[in-house]
Amino acid sequence: MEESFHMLLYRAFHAQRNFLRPSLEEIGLGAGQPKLITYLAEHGPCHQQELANYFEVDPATVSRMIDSLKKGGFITQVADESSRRRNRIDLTERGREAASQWKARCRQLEEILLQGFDAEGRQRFAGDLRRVYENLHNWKGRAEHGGF
Amino acid sequence: MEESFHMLLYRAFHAQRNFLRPSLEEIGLGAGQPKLITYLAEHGPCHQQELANYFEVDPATVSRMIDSLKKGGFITQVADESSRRRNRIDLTERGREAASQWKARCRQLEEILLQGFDAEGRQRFAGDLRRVYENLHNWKGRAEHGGF
DNA sequence: GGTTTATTATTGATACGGCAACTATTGCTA
DNA sequence: TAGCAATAGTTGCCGTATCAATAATAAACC
Repeated sequence: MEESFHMLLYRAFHAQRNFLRPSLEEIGLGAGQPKLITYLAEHGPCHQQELANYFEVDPATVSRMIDSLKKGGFITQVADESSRRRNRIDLTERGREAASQWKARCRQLEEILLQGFDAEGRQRFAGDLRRVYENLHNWKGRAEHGGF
Repeated sequence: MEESFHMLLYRAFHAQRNFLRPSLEEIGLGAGQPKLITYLAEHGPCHQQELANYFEVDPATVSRMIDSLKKGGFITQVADESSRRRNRIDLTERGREAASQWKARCRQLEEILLQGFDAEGRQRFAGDLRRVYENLHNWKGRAEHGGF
């Protein structure tokens, strides 16, 4: 009765997203953007392709998010020195600030999210989530001709 | 370094979604639709409001998904006898079949997803996911004036 | 009974995300 | 070096999701 892991994951993720939604508007970010500026804040400047690969989203999606972030003054996008077809994406001061604000929200989220977990439980749960991701990710390479 | 639970959940969920994507087209469903027909298959006919509440999505979204599912011949939508403003949503034969196909895909997904988990580990992981959902869900009621 | 309030669903505006097609640049090879 | 393949990014089109406003019906209240 709707106890599939697919559904459990969906519900957990969806609750999280709904929970964070108000913070988005508060900071002035769109739905998919926080992960980009978080990545930039932690890994430094990079190209759009790197973002698309890392988050496994379409390059077109990255392109539009970059557009929007640029309009909002969170990032800069300049042609790379080494290759004119590449764009170097970097945070502005405002972007750095937004990333830090977002990080704070995520920490607050986590406090609520993990109520009732002891330290060991958190560790284990994190490991489980990583394993699930890796199981699917590794399979992906193996699966020729699309899926099953 | 990007080890936040928010990100872990995102990655797991996103990998799952990418994994299932090819099955969607195969069955002829849109991205948000499987959960609706799964619900209908397991709980029987219902009103749109019930779906919106259960999945915590906007009634407008349900309205449009219903539209699309109806066009695809997966469901029927008739005015309820007891109240003319309510619609009674029910599966067609084709819808039942699609729900069953989707369920099979989800089982296959689970086999891959849970590689390396023993029976106890699965149980525990499922419990963790449920707890996370409930933690967020229960908070929601408490939080007046939108979040933080 | 007639006015107000709440419920249920739809529509319009806007934004996100994927796929496919396209442009521009770079790298490779003959 | 000319021509072809690969890479990086953008744009068009479509489906999905939210919020706000609206329409239609039902329930509550005086």
